[in-house]
Amino acid sequence: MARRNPSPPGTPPWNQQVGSRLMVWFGANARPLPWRGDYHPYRVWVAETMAQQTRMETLLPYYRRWMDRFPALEDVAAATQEEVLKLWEGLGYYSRARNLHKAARMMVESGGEVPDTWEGLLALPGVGPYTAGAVGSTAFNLPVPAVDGNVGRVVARLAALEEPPSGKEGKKQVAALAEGLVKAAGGRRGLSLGGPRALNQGLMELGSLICRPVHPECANCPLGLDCVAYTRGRQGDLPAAAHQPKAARVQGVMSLLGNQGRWLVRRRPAKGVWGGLWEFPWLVLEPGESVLSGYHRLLEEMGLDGGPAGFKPVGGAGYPPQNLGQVRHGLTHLHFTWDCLLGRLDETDPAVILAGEAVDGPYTARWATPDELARLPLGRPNHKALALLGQPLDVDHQGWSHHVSLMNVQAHKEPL
DNA sequence: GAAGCGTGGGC
DNA sequence: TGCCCAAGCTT
Repeated sequence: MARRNPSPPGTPPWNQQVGSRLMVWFGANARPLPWRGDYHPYRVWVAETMAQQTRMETLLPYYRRWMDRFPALEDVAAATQEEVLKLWEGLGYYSRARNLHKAARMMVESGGEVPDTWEGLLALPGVGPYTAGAVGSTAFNLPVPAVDGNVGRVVARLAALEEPPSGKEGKKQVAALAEGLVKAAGGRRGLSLGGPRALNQGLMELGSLICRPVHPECANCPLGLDCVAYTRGRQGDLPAAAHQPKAARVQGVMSLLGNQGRWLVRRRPAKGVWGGLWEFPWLVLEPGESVLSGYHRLLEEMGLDGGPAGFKPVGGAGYPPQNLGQVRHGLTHLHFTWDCLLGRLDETDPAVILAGEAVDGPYTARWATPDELARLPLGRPNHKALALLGQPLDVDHQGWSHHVSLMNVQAHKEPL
């Protein structure tokens, strides 16, 4: 009868046995991901960056589009940030795209290659300990650990760690165990089974397919008899969960402002939420402030309510905008609800660019025709707002495209 | 060290 | 609906 692994977790025999079983399992069960095969460093680096805090199924279409447009490092470096962000549109955590772009330019400046050392990788913007380990081991077979959420969970169960792997102490214990495993896989015996590349990906693949956060499939796990949590029947309550604060509620007003067939959009600052993306102007309501008051405060803040730019609402400041309805959008720590108002502005040539300090060019706001709007990178809430207009919006390989003029659409809700 | 940073799927 | 959380990094 099979028995539990007699060697304690972390010891050399345990590292050898667990590593071997893991790599054999990975060889037979690895999903055919696009960068598996040649494991080209550029492709692995892009994939690992997209994979940060993101499910594999979510990123796959983005990855294919990216490689279609940017087959090599030089193609990314030569692109504008706006085009990079457009390809990233909808994937979230946009600093990843900004850093990818920046790092591509750095690499092209310094020889045109992805660094093949852990230190060299770690020096790139957007590359932290996990990504340096993942690219180092996956692309170059370096014996370095790559601890992500999957690995933390798998190792915490294997060794029945009581500390949450996200905490300080747990992180240390997980890192030590992961390092022992990958170093053993870097030896002669491990390399014959795939080495660090197979070991690290195997840990993650196992966490993703078998050792899932809830309902782990322990009966089919190649490490069942190595797993202390399983042999103690504790796979359901390990690893310990870390507490998450509740998302705060934010109430805002968003303005869809039209003028002579164009929409007013502004570019967000280079850093922070939706950094570098474009958006319909909005603000957060003050406590007790009405939607309509917030709308006029927004116009005033942008100098539109008869202000310096010369724009004012059609019919005057008292003319009611039309209520399109609400857009709700949750972030991890914030939950937005916007009332979306459709307004018309008049009396000035829409070619005028609104004043403001430049972030990445000579503007902070501009007018965009529907075609131009479709080429600008926008965050999710803006697409939800556009959907309120009742447009048939299709997604093609470039993102959103608009088949009819948005400006011709009549709002169908009641005026405020 | 903690908070900020997106989005979508599952339950 | 609301809540959890996913191949993390930066400040």
